[in-house]
Formats: sequence, C-alpha cells, structure tokens
Amino acid sequence: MRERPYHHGNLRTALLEQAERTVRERGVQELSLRELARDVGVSHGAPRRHFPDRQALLDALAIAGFERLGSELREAMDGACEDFRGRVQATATAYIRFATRDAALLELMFAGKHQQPSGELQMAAESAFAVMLELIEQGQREGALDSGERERVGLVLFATIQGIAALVTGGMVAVEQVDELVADAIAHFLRGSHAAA
Amino acid sequence: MRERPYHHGNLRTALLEQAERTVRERGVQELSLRELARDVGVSHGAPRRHFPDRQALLDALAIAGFERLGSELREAMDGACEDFRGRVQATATAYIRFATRDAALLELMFAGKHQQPSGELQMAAESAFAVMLELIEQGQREGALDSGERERVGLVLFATIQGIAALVTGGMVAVEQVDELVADAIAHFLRGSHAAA
DNA sequence: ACAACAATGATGTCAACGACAACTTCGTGC
DNA sequence: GCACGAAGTTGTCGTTGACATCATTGTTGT
Repeated sequence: MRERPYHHGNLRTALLEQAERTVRERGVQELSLRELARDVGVSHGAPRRHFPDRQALLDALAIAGFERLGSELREAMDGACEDFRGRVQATATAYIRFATRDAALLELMFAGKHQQPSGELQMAAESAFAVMLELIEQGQREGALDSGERERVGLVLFATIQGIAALVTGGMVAVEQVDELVADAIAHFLRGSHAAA
Repeated sequence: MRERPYHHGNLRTALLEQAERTVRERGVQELSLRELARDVGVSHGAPRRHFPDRQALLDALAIAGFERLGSELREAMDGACEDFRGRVQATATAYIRFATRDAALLELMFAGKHQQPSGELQMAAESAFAVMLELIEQGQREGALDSGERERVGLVLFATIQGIAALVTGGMVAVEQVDELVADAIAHFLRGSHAAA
C-alpha cells in the first residue's frame, strides 16, 4: 500500500486550497503554516519551498481572490442583460455576496500589508476593478451617467459598494437588510449621476 | 535611587497607550503582549491582571478608538457652523483623517472578531455613529435631505465614507486624491438626496 | 544507461509568543 | 498589627515562523 509518495505532486495548489478553506472558516489570524502542512499531509518545512514566508502565502491567496472576484463580477455583469440599473445592481450584489461569503479573504486582499506591491498582485487587483470601470463606461454610453471622468464616478460607486460590504461584515447591518441597502444606494447613486437639474 | 516600584501605579492605562502607539506604527499583527510589557517596563505576566488575554486588550483598544472617533466626529461637525454640505464635508473629512491616521485601529474596531458583543464595545460604537445620525437629522430639518427613514439614508452616506476610507488605506487611492474624492462623493450624495425631480 | 544536478520534501533547531500556575510584594480594612 | 486581596514576578508548556541541513525524486546531457 502506497505510503504517500515523497513528492506530493502539486503541493502549492493543495496548500492554497486548504488555506482558503481555513481562512473562510476561521479567519486569517488562525491560519498557521504548520497546521496547513499537517492538513495537507506534509512536513512542517515543506510549504517553505513554495512560499518563503507566511506573507507570501497570504499574497498568493489575495491574488487568487482577486481573480475569483473579477470573474464573479464579470459573470454577474454579463448575465444581467437588462438596463444599466439592472447591471449595476447585479454587479453590486455579486460584490457583496463575495464580501459576505469570504469576508476574511476580502480583508486580506485589501490589507495594505503587501509591502511589496508585488506587481502580480497589483495586476490582479486592477483586473478585477476593470470590470467596474467597464460598467461605468457602459453607463456613460447609454446616457445613464454623466460623461465625467470615468475614474472619479467609478470610485464613488465602488467606494459605496465596498462600504456596504464593510458594514455587513462588521456586523453593523443585518444580512437581511443588505438587498434593501444596496437598492437604496444604487438609487441614490443614479439620481446623483446627472448634472444638476 | 528608586528601582521602579513594585506597583506600576496605573498599568492598564500605560498598556493601552503603548499598545495604541504600536498598533499605529506597526499594525495589529505586530502587537505582542510580551513586547508591550517590556516597553512599559513590567514583567511579561503582568498584563494578564488587566487583560485576561490578547483579545481583551484588542477589545479595549477598539472601545477607546470608538470614543476618540466619536469625539473627533462631533468636534468636526460642531466646528463647521456653515450649511449642511459644509458639515457633511467636515465630518466626512474627519472620518477619513481618522481612518488614514489610524488605519490599523479602525480595522480593529470593525473586525467582527469580537465574539462577545461585549456590550460596552457595542455601546461605544453606537455612540460614535450617533454623530452621523444627528447629522442626517439636521439635514432633514434643513430640507437638504428627503425625510425618508433616517437610518437608511444615513447608512448610504456612512457606507460611502467608510468605503472611501477603505480605498485609501488599501492603497487604491492616493492620499492626495482624497479630498477630491470626498467632495465628489458628497456632491453625488446630495444630488441624489431629493425625490426624483 | 547513468551520472550530475535541480527541485521538492523531511527533520531538527531556535527564539518568540500566549496562556497558565505558583509565588511575592504591597496596601488596606478590620 | 494582622489577615487578606490586588497587583506584579517568575517559571513553564505547547505552538508557531523562520532557518539550516539532509534525503529523495525527476530531469538533462552525454
């Protein structure tokens, strides 16, 4: 019977997957390299080959998180083929869903602790936020938004959504109130998006 | 010459002050009870008399943070005796200033990790946010805001501000852009605050 | 085929940490 | 003036992250 082979085969991925699971269930704080190694069935020194230190693991988790967030956002946006408001609502809801399901992961992604912008992480983040910018662009083409600088309007929208996520994960807003709050915020945003009457 | 006396005199306060300093300079993660004790000139077991475990210290830090945040917000709001927009802007700016100066502390306050709502912490948080609600109330009295449910409008505003803070501390918005972004967001908010034209 | 060689994993060690227990010093009320 | 409790000290245990060294495997050039 095969004692587990010397080479795990694909340890890096296994570590990332188990890490994401642990982070989701028990938070970043509780994530321990050694426990991770035990869970995956490998010695405590093994992870070091793939992640020189704990922060490197966290950075990799953040990158994976941004990639997943980006595709969920894009999927939501593309799926809602209705009007602009519908797309905004769908995208925002997808963001909040991600934020509530993976609160600890999102916190990790936002943590400015990445002393090295690390390039790759920055790319992943920008790629995820690009979806938001596309959304704004569409809105401007359809005339639902003023054609001011895209980034400025986009930032306001993005900040609002991120803020709602923070309120929810911080426990200041009950989960049942989320949809209502998102709807309120979007209505507010759209009303404010045309030059003064 | 007085070897330092056996009793520190007021260790609890000294610990909290040093802890806040350390958190501001090096983040929550780097905060160690033992190092704290060394910094204050006391043995590694001493803090335990005042904080049964690390989380208790963090909770106390969060409470102090909410109290400070609350008074800074109130001060900003009361100081700006101009129109409603000016008060909103002043309060929002004060919030962002707190968030950038004490990013790690704010993260700590928002962390849902307080398994025990702990009563006292909840009270401190509500007391800080009460300032925001007062602001909204004033706006409604002055007719600058629709008189919808206060909490809903307030939440949208608060979420936006908190979101901007997150963007800044997450490094996604440069510090120089903050004032502009806040102004944009508030303009957006106020334009959206009247029932459809 | 086979000998380097690099990649990957295992093992051992170290300092630091948080939690806990046992002991000591101090101040206060009876 | 004494007993008692609050506040601080010392020692210990198990865990952790980082590092160094060793073992096993896969690959590559000849």
